[in-house]
Amino acid sequence: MEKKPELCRVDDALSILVGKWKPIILLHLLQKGTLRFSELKRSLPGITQKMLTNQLRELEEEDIISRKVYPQVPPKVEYSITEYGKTLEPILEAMHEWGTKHTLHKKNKVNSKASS
Amino acid sequence: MEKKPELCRVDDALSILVGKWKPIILLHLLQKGTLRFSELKRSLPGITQKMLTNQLRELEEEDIISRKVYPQVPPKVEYSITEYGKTLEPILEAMHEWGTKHTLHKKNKVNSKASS
DNA sequence: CGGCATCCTCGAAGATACTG
DNA sequence: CAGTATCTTCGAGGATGCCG
Repeated sequence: MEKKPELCRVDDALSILVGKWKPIILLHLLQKGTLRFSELKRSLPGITQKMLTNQLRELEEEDIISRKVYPQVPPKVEYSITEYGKTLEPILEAMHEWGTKHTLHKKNKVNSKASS
Repeated sequence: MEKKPELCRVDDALSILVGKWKPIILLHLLQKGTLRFSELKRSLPGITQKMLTNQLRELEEEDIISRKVYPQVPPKVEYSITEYGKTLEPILEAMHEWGTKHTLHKKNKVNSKASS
């Protein structure tokens, strides 16, 4: 089940953006630049430590974010977007914009049906 | 960029693009304009009828594609991108481009590791 | 030809508890 | 504080068969 290479590169981008929490993690990091694990967790109501760790590890694996450990007690770990990770910003931006319009689009559809 | 994460609509766009076959279906329809069910199926090696039907229905539900049934025997159904659906093209293209670069990025990473 | 109805698999996501 | 280590749930995706 292999698809035309020219066509399916989209899936690579998606595979990186598609974790339940990845987009919002990236948006937070893009906004703030650098965040500690606990700050990130506080910013994401409902996420578990395990999920946050997972998603961060996967993003780190792809060089989207970098992880800096301060060898001290109590532990301190900071996460930040890499230069490479910033290249994803246009996509996130485009999706955000589209998502916003889509919300309106759906609303209009409902309204036009209701008024018929 | 001073967006409130709570208002972030990125997930809406993702929820539409994230089906295992949706992006490639959309790319095919963007290229060809209109395709029959069987043509689409032939273009997607490995997809099952059920999945193709599912993905098409979901895209139709969001007004991304339109479905035209010709009442004849044997049945004929054509799918095409809606004008609205075309607004997704920039995102798909951005992802495709990024995905291509990302493949190179990963390759470089491997090479630099191998040469150390 | 273009579906729909079933059943099943398998991995992502979640809950919970423990630790350096 | 910032993680591992397990166990469980849940649903997307897949295989197969029947139908107008």
